[in-house]
Amino acid sequence: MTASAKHATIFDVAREAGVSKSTVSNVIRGASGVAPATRVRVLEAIEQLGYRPNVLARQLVQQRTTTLGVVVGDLGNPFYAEMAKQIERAAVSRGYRAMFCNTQGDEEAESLGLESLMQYRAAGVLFLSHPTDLGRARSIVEGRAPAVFLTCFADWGDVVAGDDEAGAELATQHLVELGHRRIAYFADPIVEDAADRERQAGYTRVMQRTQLEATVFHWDRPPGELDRDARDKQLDGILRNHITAVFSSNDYGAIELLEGADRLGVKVPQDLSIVGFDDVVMAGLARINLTTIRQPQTELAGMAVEMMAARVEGKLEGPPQRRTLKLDLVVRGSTAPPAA
Amino acid sequence: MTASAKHATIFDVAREAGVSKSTVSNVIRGASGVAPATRVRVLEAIEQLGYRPNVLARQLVQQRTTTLGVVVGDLGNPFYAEMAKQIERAAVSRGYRAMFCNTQGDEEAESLGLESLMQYRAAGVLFLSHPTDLGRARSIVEGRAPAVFLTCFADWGDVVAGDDEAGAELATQHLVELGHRRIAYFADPIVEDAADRERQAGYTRVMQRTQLEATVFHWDRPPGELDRDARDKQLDGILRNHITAVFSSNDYGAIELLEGADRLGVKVPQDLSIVGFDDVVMAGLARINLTTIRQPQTELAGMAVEMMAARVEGKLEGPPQRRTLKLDLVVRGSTAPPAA
DNA sequence: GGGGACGGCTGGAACGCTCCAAAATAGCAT
DNA sequence: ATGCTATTTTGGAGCGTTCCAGCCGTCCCC
Repeated sequence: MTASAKHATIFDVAREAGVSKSTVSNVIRGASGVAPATRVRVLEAIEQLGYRPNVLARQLVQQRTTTLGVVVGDLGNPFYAEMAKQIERAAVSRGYRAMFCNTQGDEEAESLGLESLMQYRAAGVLFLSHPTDLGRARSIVEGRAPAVFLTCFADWGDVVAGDDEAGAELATQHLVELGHRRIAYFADPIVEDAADRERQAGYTRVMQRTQLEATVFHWDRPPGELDRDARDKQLDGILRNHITAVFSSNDYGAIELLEGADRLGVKVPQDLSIVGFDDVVMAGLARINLTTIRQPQTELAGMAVEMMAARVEGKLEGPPQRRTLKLDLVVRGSTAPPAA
Repeated sequence: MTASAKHATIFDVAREAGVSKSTVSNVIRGASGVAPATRVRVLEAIEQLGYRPNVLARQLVQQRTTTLGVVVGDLGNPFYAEMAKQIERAAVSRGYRAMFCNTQGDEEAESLGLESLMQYRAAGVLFLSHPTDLGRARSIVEGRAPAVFLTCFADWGDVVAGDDEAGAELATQHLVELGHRRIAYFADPIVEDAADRERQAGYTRVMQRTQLEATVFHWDRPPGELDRDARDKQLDGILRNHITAVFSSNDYGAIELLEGADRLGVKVPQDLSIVGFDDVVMAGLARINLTTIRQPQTELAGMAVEMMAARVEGKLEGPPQRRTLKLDLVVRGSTAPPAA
């Protein structure tokens, strides 16, 4: 037996039902003006032959696809995984299909993936992570398919994101209200793009407003790897700086800090308060219990797909739009007033 | 400006380069028998026009696609997310593209997704989670595309999986060697399929071999939701049963047990040892530190895609094959000898 | 100088569908 | 019956490719 039997075509159905291919087409497209009796006959033939319309042929002649390209840096990262899932669900419920490209932060993989999406004539491209090579991405996509940036930013496409700056203000304000004065911002390299800038801006603004000294740490490690020694050394530096609270640009950085603190015997939150960003599932585990800023992933994904669909279907035209969602603070156990 | 400009076709390139469409086709397909000078001219025209071959048209005429359908229960679950990522990478590196269908354990979504994959003429279907409705899945896929079951099982397609039974034996043996006698098996409903059966079988075998009494708990909760009270009650029952060690069918169940234990004031591993299965990222966090059985995700995914490719390309024929990978025990901090 | 052989290039026929214009049929009042 | 309209049905062109058979020149050898 051959692995894949020959598929029945519209002609096979037509012959079986004793009508022309056009009538079959009319039936499967749900076009009006097909006599009820004929429709039934065609439907029976379809059932009988196990016929399934060939999407490729249809899309070829219609000159448009329902494929949504999704570019993501790391599908294995639970935050993006959840996002991807929500995107897939939203896409399917709108009659689209998602096609994911995992780039692993590699420029080559990114270009190849985008190139491939264009060859598939993707109806649009949704960036779930900031493109590694924005310019190249632009040259490949722009003019061919609308782009939507979700949780990241570029000026040549629509943007859907949480209000990172306001969220960061919330986080910093929370620490200030607890009585902390020496508060550091910790930039985790996983998020090195616009989101980080905005979060840092929110932090800085609150620090200025409250006349506190801003301290920013950048964590230089190759993406994907984590260097315990380097981190512990940095954490050590933070503590020697009399820092009593850290706001990390994302939950992963925060959790790594937490682990480092455990190792150094630093008590969280007694000796050090930590706030993350994103509210990944892990952050909610009782043993992690991280105070953080929640990203409404379902809403974000839904909105991004909605915008994409609107662009594709021509319901939304004109210059790039920006849509921002409010973020909330989730207070858990990693923050407390500083030790006296 | 329109969102997507008209794409150049092979004819546009032909005109620009002053050759026939066939020659252009020969160039892009890398066919032999094109004069070097001509090839250069065509390549220039392609560059000039920003031409990109239309995959849809190509696949239509070639009567085969390079699309690999992947059916997954919950893309948001980090274990599956990691698996999905590895599959995507393996697929791309072999010249295929993955198309994911998230079913959320819903029969309707599953059928629709498979139906859609067939309409896209997917070259093959890879099941990453056990189909909710195996029979229906079979009737949709079989005969149309080869199926590979990854980390799950069915008799009408190839299977690639870890050696669950041996892994479970390893886990149980580990507990026995630590001196535990009252060891329970805990079936988390996320995995309710063949994998669970094999893991349970491995557990049972070791218990019989060592002449210990097997105790199996089934956790009845609606998929996706978790009912703290019910779990805590069950955990309470476990403890009242003088159980000193639990082997959970997967890490998520194990972590939830861990949290329940924390809440009930039960010390892990002093009062209760816990072993999981899968070695998800979370399990390795210092604060979770779960002893578990590692699944070699990269190898599993690579092997599954390899088998799929072999089937699609006709290099592998005949009855379904089964390929099994060895699993390793990862000893962390959630297991210890029982209290005296 | 005639006849292959061969490299390089080309036109045409698919592939399976949509959609339009036109044909066929049915319905109905005169 | 007859004409006229409304409803159904149909053939054909086209979507952008691939791939095959064949065409055209050149070159070489006898």
